[in-house]
Amino acid sequence: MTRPAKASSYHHGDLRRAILDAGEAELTEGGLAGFSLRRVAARVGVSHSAPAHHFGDTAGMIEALAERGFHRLLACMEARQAAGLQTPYERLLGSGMGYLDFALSHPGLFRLVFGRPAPPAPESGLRQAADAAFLHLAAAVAAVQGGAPLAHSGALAQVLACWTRVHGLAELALSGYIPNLADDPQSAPARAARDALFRELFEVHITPG
Amino acid sequence: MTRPAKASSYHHGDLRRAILDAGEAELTEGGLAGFSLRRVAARVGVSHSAPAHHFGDTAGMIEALAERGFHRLLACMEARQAAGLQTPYERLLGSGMGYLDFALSHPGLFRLVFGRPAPPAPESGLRQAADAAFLHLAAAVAAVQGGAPLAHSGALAQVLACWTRVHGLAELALSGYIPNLADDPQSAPARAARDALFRELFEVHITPG
DNA sequence: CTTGCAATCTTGACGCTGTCAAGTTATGAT
DNA sequence: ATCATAACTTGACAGCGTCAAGATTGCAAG
Repeated sequence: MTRPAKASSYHHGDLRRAILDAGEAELTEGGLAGFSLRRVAARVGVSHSAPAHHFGDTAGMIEALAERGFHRLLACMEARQAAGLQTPYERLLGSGMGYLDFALSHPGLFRLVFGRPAPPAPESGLRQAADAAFLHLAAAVAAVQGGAPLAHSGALAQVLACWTRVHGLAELALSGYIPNLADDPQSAPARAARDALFRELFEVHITPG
Repeated sequence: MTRPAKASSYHHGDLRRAILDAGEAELTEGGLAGFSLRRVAARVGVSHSAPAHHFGDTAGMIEALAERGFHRLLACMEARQAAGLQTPYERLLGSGMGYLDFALSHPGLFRLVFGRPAPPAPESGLRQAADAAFLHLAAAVAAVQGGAPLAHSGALAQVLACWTRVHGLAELALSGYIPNLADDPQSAPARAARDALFRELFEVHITPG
């Protein structure tokens, strides 16, 4: 049980969380390329090796940030799914729009989360966070089909189809390949345009003839 | 007119190309995260600042590698499209499979290419290489629909739908989120499994009811 | 042939980075 | 009150990108 917010010079009290907050801010400002443990430490106002003390090394801190990222992703999907209309299909689309919200409003964190190998350790917090996000999507797809999540073999393909579509759109939008989709991502009209394009691309069926 | 392959210690002769080759190899082995100009130089056997002399700085070298990447991507798509069956739809699927071939067999280069902002300068070689790859895809989609590339407004949506689907699958496969799709990507059975999954995900239509 | 110029590549230095070992300070249980 | 332990700092080291300056070579003009 760590006491929060002690004010003494030593024993910050909630330094781990403060460092993660600073790391997320650094990620937002400079992206993963220019990420530096020392700048994170300087932003919090602690010594240059305080981050390594809490996370082991750079990889450890990146992993902790990735776990946060999965939680934020899930929160974005749930928020938009709840705000969606009442049909399961509209709720599935809402989850996809939440996925896009997360990607466009936290580009650095999104790239950090998905630019690294999928978490393998079954009991790790990172893995659990990733699984929770995946299961959210699987449940949304299953609801459209009126069954339990991943009931039959074809169900996995349906989930993967949804996931790859929204993920591909998110990645290409982040890099600027989809015109006017990465500008001012928080604004209401930008979000509306994003939603409309996602719905259109999600439903398009390329006919073999 | 640069003379190729002079053997003197100074004036390597084709050092720019040699450095790019080494950079691509470093990318394959260590990914973009651990990329280092000094290791590239050491691999070629030249001084530590020779790369910067040719490319200005790290960003310049990354950009040159990205241009190479777009060319390789286009080559992969063309190779598989040509090997496809004769219907336009099968040729479109072939391009997508070539896209996946490139991503899975050059993970570092693929991530480098699409993990950076889309090239804005219209006359740059990088931009031209990117446009060529995009136009290849647009033409393949147009062929399915029996028209000229990007003839009507809905055509762009169709191209984006294809692009986001194959790109999302590539990204998620690279990170290991799609089971058994990133292992031994060069082997024939792996490629067959990849092709089958891509075809399935590409064609799946999520029904709103 | 040789002279001078420009391109090519090297050398050395600077500050910034991650990591590690050792030291300092506060916490909480005994 | 004491003391083990956790939290954090300090100092050092090698590797990194970048820049200025120097060394070497090819090439064209005279």
